Amino acid sequence: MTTIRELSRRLGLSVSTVSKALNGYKDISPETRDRVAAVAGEMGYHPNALARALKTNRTYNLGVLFVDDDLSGLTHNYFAAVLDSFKVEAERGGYDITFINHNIGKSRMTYLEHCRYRNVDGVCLACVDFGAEEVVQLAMSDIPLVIIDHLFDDRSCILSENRQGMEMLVRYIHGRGHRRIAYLHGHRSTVSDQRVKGFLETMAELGLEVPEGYLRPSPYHEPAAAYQAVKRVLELPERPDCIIMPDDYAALGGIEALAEAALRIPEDISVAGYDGVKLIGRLKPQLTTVEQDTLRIGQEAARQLLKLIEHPRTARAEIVNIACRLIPGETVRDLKE
Amino acid sequence: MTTIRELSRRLGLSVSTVSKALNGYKDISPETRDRVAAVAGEMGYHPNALARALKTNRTYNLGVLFVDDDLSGLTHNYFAAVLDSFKVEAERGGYDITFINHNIGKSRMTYLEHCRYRNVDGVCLACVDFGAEEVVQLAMSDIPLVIIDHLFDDRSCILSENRQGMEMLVRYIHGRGHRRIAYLHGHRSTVSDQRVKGFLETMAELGLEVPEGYLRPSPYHEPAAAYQAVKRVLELPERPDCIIMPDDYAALGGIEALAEAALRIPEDISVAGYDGVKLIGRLKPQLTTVEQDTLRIGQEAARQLLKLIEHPRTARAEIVNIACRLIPGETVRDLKE
DNA sequence: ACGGTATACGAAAACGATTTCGTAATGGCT
DNA sequence: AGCCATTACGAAATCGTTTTCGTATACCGT
Repeated sequence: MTTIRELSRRLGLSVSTVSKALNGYKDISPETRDRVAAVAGEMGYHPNALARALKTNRTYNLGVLFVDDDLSGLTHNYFAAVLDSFKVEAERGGYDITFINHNIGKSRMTYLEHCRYRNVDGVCLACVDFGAEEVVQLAMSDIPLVIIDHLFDDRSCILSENRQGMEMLVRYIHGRGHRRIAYLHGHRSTVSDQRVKGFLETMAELGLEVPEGYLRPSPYHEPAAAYQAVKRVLELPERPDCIIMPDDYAALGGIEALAEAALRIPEDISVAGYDGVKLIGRLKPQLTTVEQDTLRIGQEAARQLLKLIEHPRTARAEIVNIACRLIPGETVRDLKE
Repeated sequence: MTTIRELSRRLGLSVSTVSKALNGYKDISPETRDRVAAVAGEMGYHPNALARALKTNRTYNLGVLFVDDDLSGLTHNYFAAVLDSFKVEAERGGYDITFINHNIGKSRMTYLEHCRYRNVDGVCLACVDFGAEEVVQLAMSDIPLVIIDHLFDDRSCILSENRQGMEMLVRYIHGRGHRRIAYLHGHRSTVSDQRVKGFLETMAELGLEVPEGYLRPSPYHEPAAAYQAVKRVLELPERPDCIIMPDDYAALGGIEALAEAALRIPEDISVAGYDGVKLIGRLKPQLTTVEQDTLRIGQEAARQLLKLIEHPRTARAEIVNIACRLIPGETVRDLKE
């Protein structure tokens, strides 16, 4: 590693002068500035991030925290897509990203402690459980922060329009002639609350009833649970003619249960998912679902966060809503034909 | 942030003594050691990672580099699963992970420069294109390194047994009575080479011919390409009775082409994938495929890397083979029935 | 009583940068 | 000629640690 000292020696200048030349201070003559730049490039000099960060309190590192359980966050399609987009935008701004955890190897620490320990410039909280004390502690700290899919006082939040998405979906299903619509909502969270709200309100607006047992919980991303839940729903006195699954992935389990009951989709019963997972969109029959704009969610999260970091005086917390899109698919039958 | 200096003041000890007490030096009396530990805990003190790293040259940070193209690495199922496992094991050892890139925001740098800039303790190269000069430069550097799915001189490598996996698959297909087997192999890489080798050798051992056009490239993870490739294969004078797709995901495109040709799976034609993507395993009919042990691959990669980092004298580069597993599924018909 | 060891601690120099402040040289103005 | 700005640079402190080396104290044996 070539250090700034070697560079200064080679140039016959002091360390301070070289540093200032590199950082665009204006009390350096244009000639030396150029000379420094030239030799620096030639020697492949890059300032040591650690030393610089120690002095400036800027690491150009962002912390990312997601899914509280250790149940494979990266293999979760929605989160992976959001993270990927977030990463691209962060890197564009010169930031690297690091995962926040409570390191088990050395001394265990809270999320907040980990952030301080690593001196991250900002944090992105995605898909995390705000029931956890540690998460709230972090969210209330003085670290620049952006939150995805959850509202928190005085914090920038990126919200996928879950209420509207669900409304769109229900109206679409209703428009195709369905009246008995069941909804397996995921475990409690801001996201679920919004979707359930959208479901109930829209059903009411449309003058549709939601019979006992038509609204039932079934955790996200768990096909096995959806499988069981669908079994239960099928035992109801009056079978729904359409079931909305917690998400696309869980839908696979639900669909399995329907197949076992010898119900054809969509001839005998209709089905819808949520998320718009690319892979599942390729299946036959193509799943009716609501696609979340993961690209914009991640991108907007990064932009908001960088804004907070780089303009701490002027930037204010902001709430950004990201629209979603209905994908009609083929699993909701048109009953009016 | 409470620093070691505040801690020392509070204790009435010198900074050096506190540091030594915390780091287990043995020229500190047991009583002060305990006292320091107590107050440190009480004040929530954690040493600043930057300052420590600057002095010790150990950041407890690992670099991860993957997929050279910016085509969404995290949304690639196989890689995401491997990374997830790598991350868990690394964190267990007290390491955080950071993605390596060539930052576009600030000055563009090579992968190697980025690693030096961030002072990572080690690097994991996963699923990268060794045709790229920068990657080779990094692989030849003096940084502790582990490589997944590629062989490189004097480097620790974790290899999924692609040759054997393909052999298993071909033998299974052959065992079910198939003779005309086509293989759409992914773009050139160590992985492809091994699989193609396994395919050709096994076909030869079984005394099976590989007619013109039966072995054809179609990039990984691209259903659209597989769709086209299958169309081509179907135009051949003699249609294969089984097609092995580049991977599970690409298989979806291939299957679509077969559906369009009104070919039923597996009644009219058989199909196999590769990878064992969880999500796809839930489809009907269940795809016949070879599951790669992503858990062990990531875990072993982390272990090897930590070994190299923590025992630089004694540890040697090692090659670890990870077995894979055939998943029979339902898409390869038994012709002997 | 005296030299020699342990024992337990502290002073100070790093690590590699940034940044404040001081200052030599230059030039312009009266 | 003398004064004042301005320009261009350097010395040194600093960020928060670790680590080497010194040293005061106590203890021990003779």
